[in-house]
Amino acid sequence: MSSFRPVDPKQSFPEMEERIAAGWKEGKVFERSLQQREDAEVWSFYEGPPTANGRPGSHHVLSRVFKDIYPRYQAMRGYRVPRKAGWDCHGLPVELEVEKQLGISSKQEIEEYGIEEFNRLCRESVFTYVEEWNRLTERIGFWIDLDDPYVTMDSKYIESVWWSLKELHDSGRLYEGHRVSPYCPRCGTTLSSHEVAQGYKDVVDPSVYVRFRLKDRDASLLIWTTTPWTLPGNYAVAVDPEVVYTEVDFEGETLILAEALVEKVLGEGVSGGKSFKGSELIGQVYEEPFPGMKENSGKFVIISGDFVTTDDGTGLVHIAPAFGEDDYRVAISDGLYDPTSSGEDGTLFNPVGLDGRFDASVAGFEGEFVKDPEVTARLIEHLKWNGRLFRANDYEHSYPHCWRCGTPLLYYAKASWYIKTSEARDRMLAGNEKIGWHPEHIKEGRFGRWLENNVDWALSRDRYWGTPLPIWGCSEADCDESFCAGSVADLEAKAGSVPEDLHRPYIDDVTWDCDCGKGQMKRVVSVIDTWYDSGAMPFAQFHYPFEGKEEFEQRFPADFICEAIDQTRGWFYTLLAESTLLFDEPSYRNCVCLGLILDGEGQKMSKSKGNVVAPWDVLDKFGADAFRWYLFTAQQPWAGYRFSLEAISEALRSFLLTLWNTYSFWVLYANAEGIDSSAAPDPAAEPTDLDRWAISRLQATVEGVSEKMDEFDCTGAGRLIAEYVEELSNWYVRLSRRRFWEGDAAAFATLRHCLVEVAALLAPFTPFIAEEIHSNLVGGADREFGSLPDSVHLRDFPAAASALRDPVLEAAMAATRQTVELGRASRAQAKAKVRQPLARAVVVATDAEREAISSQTELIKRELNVKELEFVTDQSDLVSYLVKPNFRTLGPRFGKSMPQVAAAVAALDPGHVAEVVEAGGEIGISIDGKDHSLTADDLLMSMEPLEGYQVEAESGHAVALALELDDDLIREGNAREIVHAVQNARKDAGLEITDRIALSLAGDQELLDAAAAHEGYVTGEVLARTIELGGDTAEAAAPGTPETTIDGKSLKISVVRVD
RNA sequence: GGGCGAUUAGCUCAGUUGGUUAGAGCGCGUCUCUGAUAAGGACGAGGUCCGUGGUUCGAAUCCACGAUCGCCCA
Repeated sequence: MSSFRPVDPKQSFPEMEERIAAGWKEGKVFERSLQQREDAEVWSFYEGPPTANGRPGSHHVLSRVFKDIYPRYQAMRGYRVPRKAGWDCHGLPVELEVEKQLGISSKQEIEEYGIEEFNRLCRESVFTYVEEWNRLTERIGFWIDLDDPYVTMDSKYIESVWWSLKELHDSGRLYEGHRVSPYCPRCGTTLSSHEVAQGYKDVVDPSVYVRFRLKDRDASLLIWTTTPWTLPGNYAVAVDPEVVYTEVDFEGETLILAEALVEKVLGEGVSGGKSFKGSELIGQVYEEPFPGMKENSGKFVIISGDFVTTDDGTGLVHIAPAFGEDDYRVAISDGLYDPTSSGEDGTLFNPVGLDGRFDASVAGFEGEFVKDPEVTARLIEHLKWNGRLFRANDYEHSYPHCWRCGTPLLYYAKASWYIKTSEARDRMLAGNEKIGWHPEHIKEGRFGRWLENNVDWALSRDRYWGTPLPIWGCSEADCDESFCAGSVADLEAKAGSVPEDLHRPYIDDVTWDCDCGKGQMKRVVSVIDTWYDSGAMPFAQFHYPFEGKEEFEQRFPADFICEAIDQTRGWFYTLLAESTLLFDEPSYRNCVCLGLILDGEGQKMSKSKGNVVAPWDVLDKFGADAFRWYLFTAQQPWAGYRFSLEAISEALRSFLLTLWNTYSFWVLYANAEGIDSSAAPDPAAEPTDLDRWAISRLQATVEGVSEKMDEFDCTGAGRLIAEYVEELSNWYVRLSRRRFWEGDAAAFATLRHCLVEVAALLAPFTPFIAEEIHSNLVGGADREFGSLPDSVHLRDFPAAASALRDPVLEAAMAATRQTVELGRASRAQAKAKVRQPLARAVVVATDAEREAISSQTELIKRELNVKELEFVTDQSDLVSYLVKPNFRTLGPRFGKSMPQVAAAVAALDPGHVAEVVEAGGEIGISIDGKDHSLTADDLLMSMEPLEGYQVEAESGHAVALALELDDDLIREGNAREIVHAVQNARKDAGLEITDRIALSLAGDQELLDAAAAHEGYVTGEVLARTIELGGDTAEAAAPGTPETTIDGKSLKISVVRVD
């Protein structure tokens, strides 16, 4: 015989959770949960790797608990769900952190400091906070294998990445081109958009209008630019084919520009001449715009550009592919330049060196810095001498500068390696169709749109801390020899030995003599975009294809991934792009997107605003379950959160505490009753309707929760559980309290079963409290689980037993609840206390409801404290009928005639309709001279109480109370008041609920008479062994006993504990 | 500038394929119940469902335009 661990109603959840987490660790529960499913089908989860060089915040808790709940659920459903952790190690953010630490800020300084040492610091920095990450992960109950994570900087991981790059390289899908980006010629660095945003300054630049003379006739294109230094790099002029252009005769020459801009450029009153669409200009050629070039790109043709506007300029845009992103893109799409070609078109003409100075091709300007104001003046002078300059002004605008050194940035094409993702666009779109997005609109919306506009992936980065691009080329300019390493062995075969650490600078030392006999094979210095690393995790985490083939195949594609919504263009994309290119299939089947965590005012959390809610504050104060429950159920996760400590506290109060109290109630009485934790339920225990109702509602809840969880809707699922717990606590337990005091075996068995199943439903949501409840209710104080699992996380998810569903009973109980609510409202209106019994309640309900309600007569009588329950029949004086059309059924049938139908129904005699409908008959109405018949479904019948009764009514259903009292009722009411007062006295005396007492009452004779009349009731309720009434006994037994009053009558109560 | 999403009570959120009286919780006020409960119950105050137009017999729901906020990109 063993009991249950007593439950502290004031339990500290954080404390309990830490104890349970320790128990899991000691009992290897996570490991065992995996082992017991070893032979089961895999349900695959991919962990998107975080970087541990910063402290984890509340948004990390969000993603980590969502990454936890679905794998836990599927594991309980019987799948094997391996959960391998991962860490993202490379990238600019890591480098910037180290730069900050060293107090340096440029590539030059990094190289002076030494790449070897710099990268060593990066390697360390990556795991600065890994301990805190691991601690948090365990504390929030995120079950993932932290002992064997994949680490993107490991040589094995890098080798897998190399393998994939070689696959792409060998099929021509990895190619070298250029990338136009903001570039600081002094620091020799490309700047990220974040850095660019920091460096905008208002400056004065020239605003230059230049003539581009047409070759075949005497007219000039008028071009506007604020960067005359880019003119030597001109390839073409872009127009909008739909915009109207015009030829203007102006001061003796013919100029071509957009008609809409004539007055703005040439002055008011000037009007255009012959007008035509831009498409007519396309294909025409013009003379070299910057005369005197020693060599040039030699195209000078008019092309179409989708970025041309008539907001400013002339509607004709000078195209220098080396100096503008749009320019570069349009040059490729128009065939002026083909980065994948080895012919003449394959070379991008760029007359400016990496130092920002003109090269020898620009005669007279060689070695000059392009943004030098003096040089600019000379450029303009040069254009003027050659008759090209139309006008030059000053132009004040905001222009980006290097945030470190203040040098104006150049948009500049640098050699860069690309992956030809555009070729796979249609296949990626097809793959996207197969992905289950949550929310759904991501598929066609944000992600789909992004895929449709796919451009080739610029892969290389001229940085230090990253996976090195495994491409070697000959140092001899004339030699085309190149080599892509697909493995360490490949490279060893070429170079002899390869360092263990594949990072820079060691890998840069791997060289060998080229077969051409003249040059040396050297690595292209770039590293790759760190996003490629994480996108490679489906295969690289297993060192595929060198090892882990079986694991890779079993787990590819993932059934589930989950990250914040900003990953649509990050990880969600790189995963899809890489798996489509390499395996022709998307690498995930379902994706849950998470929104942002904002503060309580809807502001973004940031350190500078000081509104950050640190996860540990929440965990220490309210616990992990409360945090998890809030995140799962507050709202759909992609909507974002307005997050505050108050919000968590409410989740705790309204849900976890309700559950806890129900559980603590059960344990309290089970122990008082001496229930044996290891004994089977008493088969003789006869369940009541209420028991069967609780079990039936449990099945409905289980069914609903499983459905929602299968659809990745834990918010909906959690709300169903909350609703059930509320019903259990505030309906089942409240109405069943007496049965627990009396040791009713069916009640104990029912509530125990419901709580254990709720714990199982909650296991994926709130794993700690679920474990606590399950372990005590199943295992008892001795933790003897018999043949059952010793952890809720080792059992199967509940399955709904449809045989235990009773929809009729559920409907009856719903009607009963409503009846009770109406009755209580009625009492409140009449100011008739519930303790005062009343002779009867009269329920107004239609026949169907009446049947349901009358099945629960006893329950309602007890709840409303009335002696009789009566139903009002038709023709009663108490109610009138109401009949309304059912728009749902009639709308589709009558359409436009609905207003007439509604009028016809309103004109019916409700009493008559009720009679006919109850008899199963039909009602005829006439619309536009045609007869139609309406059935019971088409009409909504209800009853309404007539004036003059103390009734409460809601949606055609009402309860009236008989308020007149006779002496019996008054005595009984007084007896209940006395019980209430004695219970308070017991409480004040600090007695345990099971203590027996000797009771003495003295005071008002009427009260004493009531106690005498109901002596059995009074002594039973307050556990009195003896009772003495009258005289001064109360005073004598307990001198100084305070006097209480009931309805103005005084009463003295003495309670004395007896054994 | 482009794409995507959001806007419902003081606050946080529900609201089914369009169906006629738009709900819940918290908070507030009044009352009440209580030997499981930091709880429960009743009543009340609180809503131009962001705005304008349209479709429809009927719109919080569908469409168009606009406003505000957010995210991503330029």
